[in-house]
Amino acid sequence: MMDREEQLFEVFENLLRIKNECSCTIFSECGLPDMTVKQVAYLRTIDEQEEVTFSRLAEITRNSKPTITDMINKFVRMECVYRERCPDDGRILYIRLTEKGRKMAKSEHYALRLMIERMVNSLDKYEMDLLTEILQKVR
Amino acid sequence: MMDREEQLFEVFENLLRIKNECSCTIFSECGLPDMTVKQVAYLRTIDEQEEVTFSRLAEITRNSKPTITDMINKFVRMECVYRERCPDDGRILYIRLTEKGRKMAKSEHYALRLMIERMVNSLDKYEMDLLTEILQKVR
DNA sequence: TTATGGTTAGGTAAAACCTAACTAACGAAG
DNA sequence: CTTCGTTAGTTAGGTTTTACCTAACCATAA
Repeated sequence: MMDREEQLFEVFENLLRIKNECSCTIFSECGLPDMTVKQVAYLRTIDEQEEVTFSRLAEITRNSKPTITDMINKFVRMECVYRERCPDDGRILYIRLTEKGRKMAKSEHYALRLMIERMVNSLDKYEMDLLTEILQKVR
Repeated sequence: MMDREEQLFEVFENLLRIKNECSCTIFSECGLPDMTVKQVAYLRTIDEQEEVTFSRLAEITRNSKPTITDMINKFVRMECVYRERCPDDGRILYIRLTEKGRKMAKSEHYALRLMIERMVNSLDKYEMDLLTEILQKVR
């Protein structure tokens, strides 16, 4: 008879598998199956900032400005970002995410959402509430 | 009032955060914080095979033999693997994981275990069983 | 004129892969 | 036992991409 902890492990292993599958699906749908972890992190940073400029991103990520230029050029080629000039100061360019870029930036978020949806489709209201209540105790 | 699905999302987001923290801890403990996703996948493949040779690994991963040689040389430098000559056929070398290599190979597994342990420490038996029962329904 | 924002030029190191050629070991045949 | 063909793994030399750098430059602003 499998013990308690082992059973817990298995059900969570399954959940993680589901979530990872959802992640891969999102990457594939965007046509970017091989995007690196670092690249996704950069997109996420861009997404999280209100109006991010090259200098600001360089500052946040502790990289040089040419590094940011180079990386944004790559993202432009991937159709994940575009440049938008500031109307008030012609020197300034804002880095904007495209729809695809936003999707990639939030891929982990969306994957988790898809997983939750899978869950919602398998459980009734009572079970979901119980789940939430129990898991809220985990720190 | 936050709706049901949103609450579910939040508790799982927290769990994922915990699991990722555990993952990072394992990488750091091994002194390999920057190991790439591909490298970990290679170690995992080596771990999953019974007795893996260079040719076999090349076959499984659909790479050339010199690619495998090069990669194993890197892992040797990281102290994750070592070579062991076959006693019956002097041409054959088995690729063996060190303790560190095994730890890196199973890092996802261990991270999940650490997360489950965190859970076990926060919940009683009844709650754990309930959790297992509910989550077993998710496909 | 000086300062700021971003780009270009030229560079490094590492990862991830390749083909061609080679060495060592093995097994089969004579 | 020797020879030959085959197999296992290595070395040499190469490519492309990622991820970063400094120095110099151009455009814009104050």
